[in-house]
Amino acid sequence: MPELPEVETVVRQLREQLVGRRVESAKVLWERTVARPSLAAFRRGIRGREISGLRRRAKYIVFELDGGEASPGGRLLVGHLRMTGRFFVGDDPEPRATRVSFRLDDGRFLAFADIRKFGRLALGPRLDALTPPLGPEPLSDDFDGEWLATALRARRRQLKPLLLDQSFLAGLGNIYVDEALHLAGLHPLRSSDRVSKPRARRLAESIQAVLRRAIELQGSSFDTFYRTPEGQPGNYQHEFQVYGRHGKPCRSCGKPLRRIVVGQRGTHYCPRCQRA
DNA sequence: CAAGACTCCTGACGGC
DNA sequence: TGCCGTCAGGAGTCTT
Repeated sequence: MPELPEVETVVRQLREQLVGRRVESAKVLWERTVARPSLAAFRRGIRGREISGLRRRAKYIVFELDGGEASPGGRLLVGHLRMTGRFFVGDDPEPRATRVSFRLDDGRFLAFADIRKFGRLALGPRLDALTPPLGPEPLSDDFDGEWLATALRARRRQLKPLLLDQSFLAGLGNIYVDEALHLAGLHPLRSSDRVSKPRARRLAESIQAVLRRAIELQGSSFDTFYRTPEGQPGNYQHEFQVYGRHGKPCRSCGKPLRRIVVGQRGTHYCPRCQRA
């Protein structure tokens, strides 16, 4: 579920709640949620650490940890929500579907809940050892139309799966890829090496515009799933142009939107605005 | 290298 | 009401 804007929203809200707090202990209720290191090392490594900062990298939530009893060196706790992961901060140690619960020094709890159990937590000293290789951040200076034009040409892949590939560009998911391709007027099956330079620039701008607006609106919520840690739904779903709107008229040209399957993912586009 | 199938999981929803 | 198939915002692994 959560893509870059949702994860960014979660990080901003958790930061308010957690920076300066100390983790007293961790209780693991579903072992596979802890990707690494071993369970024992995870519990030991997290005990007594102070959360000194939170940040986002791609769709990962990065907790920066200081101090600790055993080893004084800084550490990182990295979380990925995958489809249904959520963090809760509060008095309830185990909200519904809690997989890992951390006791904090103020008596409250940080709970990682995840209905479908795809989400993961990992602990270690370096971010690049805790995540697979990641492409640039679309909202950073490392990403612009020039970079994208060159990168697209260096591959020969369908645009949709390529933009979902986190090692190519980090943070986009199924919703925002569809929305960005529509805004850029590009068909999801277009081969990446057949995108003109001006069109690549437009795609870069579209990706950034969609992500910035979605962050402003605290992401997208269209079922009981995604909520911010404060329990509020996002609001970007009201601005979807194509996602989930197949059969309905395109807001730009009026033609009925289509849904196809690309790389096992539902893909929404306008057959007139996005030509093959 | 690219693309598709299959897997990990649970729950909601539509059809009968 | 109950059962069954289908689908879901992610991503890793394996095969073709």
